[in-house]
This record gives sequence, structure tokens and C-alpha cells, in this order.
Amino acid sequence: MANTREEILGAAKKLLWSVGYDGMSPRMVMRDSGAGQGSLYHHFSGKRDLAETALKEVEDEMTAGLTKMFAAEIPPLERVRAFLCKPRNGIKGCKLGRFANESAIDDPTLQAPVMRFFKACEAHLEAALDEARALGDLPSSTNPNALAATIMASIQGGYALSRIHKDKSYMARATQGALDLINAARSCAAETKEQ
Amino acid sequence: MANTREEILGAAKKLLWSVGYDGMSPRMVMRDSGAGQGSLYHHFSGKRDLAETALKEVEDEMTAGLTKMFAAEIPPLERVRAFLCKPRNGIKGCKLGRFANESAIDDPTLQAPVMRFFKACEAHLEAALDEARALGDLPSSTNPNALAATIMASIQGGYALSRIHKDKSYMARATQGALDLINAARSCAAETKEQ
DNA sequence: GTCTATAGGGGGATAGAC
DNA sequence: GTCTATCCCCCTATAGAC
Repeated sequence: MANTREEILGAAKKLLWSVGYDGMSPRMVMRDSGAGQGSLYHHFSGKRDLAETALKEVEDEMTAGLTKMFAAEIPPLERVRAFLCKPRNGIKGCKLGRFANESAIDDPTLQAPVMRFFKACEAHLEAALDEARALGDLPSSTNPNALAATIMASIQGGYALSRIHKDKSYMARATQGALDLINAARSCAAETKEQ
Repeated sequence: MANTREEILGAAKKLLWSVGYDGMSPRMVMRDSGAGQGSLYHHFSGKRDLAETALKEVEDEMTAGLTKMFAAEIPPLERVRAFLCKPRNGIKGCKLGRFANESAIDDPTLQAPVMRFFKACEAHLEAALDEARALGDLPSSTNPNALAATIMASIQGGYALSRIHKDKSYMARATQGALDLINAARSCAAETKEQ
């Protein structure tokens, strides 16, 4: 089959999400994809190469979603809100964030796609926050760099807490609490603007 | 030696922190503790039992620190600030939070100590935030439950981001951004109080 | 309490046939 | 491209001597 390679990659992506890099074995990939050992090692040089290719695809898929969400036409604070409140399954965990505590993060080749995606998110957030501040939608004392990190952390922490407690509501509360604070800051800035 | 058991536990605690449950093997524990296989399996029924005992000790150590930090004499918002800004090595990661994406979190016995510690943190935070709101140090619209989740998430997310980027400044920025927002909310509440 | 020997199973990969 | 056979090593124990 010409699409054997894709079957293998698809299985690898699912496994990387559910059990991670250390937890994924070539055997599991063969079982889930239906491909044999010969095919796997024909299309990829090994587990590492397979994971690298899979992670790059995941990075591309997730980055594609970002560009739409942070379109310049949308008001800056609305972009931040949309990102923060995007539906996320806290219990399944983050497809890329889950590698934070795996051996893969110490391998520059596997770390790169993960790092790039997070950097891209932060850059979008920081730019939007900076714009919002310039428009007077946030207090002039706002630090867009730190706030972008806090927003990213609220989401990643939301995943962690949801998984630890096996309770998806943690993700909703963590992001809602962050949004509440941002809205409070916005109200404050609005009052100052009126004066 | 009478303290062989303690040596084994000490090595296990370090390994659980650095490589996690799945990454830790009885062999590594033997190597790092200097104990032999006979000793390990004499004192513990196996890897799982060893990890359970070690995790309970870590839970106790970390919970002990909490009680001092959240003493009732300290002003509520100051307790929150102290918890948020406590020095943390983002790159080493959280001793308990690192299990969010490991198989151990699906084992109720190993999950329990992790979950208990996080519940304890949240309870302390939520109580402090509730007090602060009652004192007028936070806007009456504040939701202590969601905000407590956001604070916990900022810290856990700070660990994740620091590890992903191999840059400890992420932890500092994530927690600083959260503190900034809380301080902004406090200022807002203070103005309302004056009027 | 601690030691060494042994064991079944999986991980990750290579070799060579088809 | 795909298959099967084979390899070495580590994982997690268990057994029984000392």
C-alpha cells in the first residue's frame, strides 16, 4: 500500500498523545497501524525518526489553527479571549505540552517542534496584549511579556490539574480565572480613560 | 545496616523527581542507594510499593511547608503572594506535578498523594482569597474558586514552560504576570473602597 | 537482612528472504 | 515494500543460599 506510511504516522501521532514518547514502542505502532515491522523500518530509520516526523506534523496542524485565531482584523483583547477560551480537553492533555517531563524534551530534535509552537503562541499573545494596551484596553502598567507567559501557563497548568484530578473542570476554572482578571484590568483601564 | 531502607527511599525520591515513575527502575534505585536487590525486595514488595511510600513522604514534606506559609496571622493577600512567589526551580520541575502525564496518575494508589497535596494548596488559596475579598482587598466580583485554580495553574504551567524551553525565566514571568493582575484587581478594589 | 542466580517478557533494532 | 527470524539488553521480579 502506498499509504502505509500515513497509517504508521497516524498511529504514532495518537500514541504520542496518549502515552508519550517514552511510553510508545514500535510494537504498539505496528499493532495500531496494522503495518509490519518491515514497513515501519523501511519508512523510518527508527522510533526517534518516526516521532520526529509525527511531532512536526502535529506542530504544523496546531500552528495552522493559530493563524486564523489571531487574525489582525479581530480586536486584540478578543483574540486573547478566543485563545484562552478555546475548547480544550483537559483530561486528554496537551499534544505538545505533555513532553515537558519526558526524555524527548532533552533531545533537541524532538524538543524543537514543541518549543516552536509554544513560542508562536506567546508571540501572538504578546503582540495582541501590546496592541490592547496601546488602545487603552489594558492599563498602561501592563507587562505584555509576563502576561503572555501567565496565559500560556494557565492553559498548560489547566491541563496538568485536570489530569491529576481526573476532572476536566480544572481547565475551565483555570482559564476562566485568568479571563476574569484580564476583564477586571480592562474595566479599570476603561474607567481611567473616561476620567 | 538499619538505615538501608532510608537510603533506598532517598534514592527513589530523587529518581521520581528527575526521571519519574515510568523512568525509574529498581536497578537505578540499587545503583544510587548502594543497596542490593535482596535489600530492596526485602524492604518493599516491589517498584510500586517503593514509589507509593516515597510519594507519601514527599507529600508530607511539601504539605508541612504549606501550613507555615498559610498561617492565619498573615494578611490573606500576603499569603497568596508568598505562595505564588516562593522560589521554585522551573527547570527541575514539580516533584508531584510531573506525574500528570505518567502512568502513575492512573493508579489510584499513586495518584492519591499527588491529588491530596494539590487539593490542600487550592483549599489554602481559596480560603485566603475569600478572606481578602471579605476585607475589601479584592473586588466583590472575584471568584475565589476560579482564581485559586488559575494560581495553581500558573505555577504548574510555569514549570511546564520552563522545562519545554529549558529557560527558568518562564516560571518567574508566569507567576509575576499572575501577581500583577491580582495587584491590579486590588488597586481597583481599593479605589472603590475610598469612594 | 543481604547476596547471587535465574526467569519470562518487552524494547529497539538488524538481516535476509520474498 | 513487506515479511519473518534473530539478537542483545533491560525490566521486574522470584528463589534459595548465607
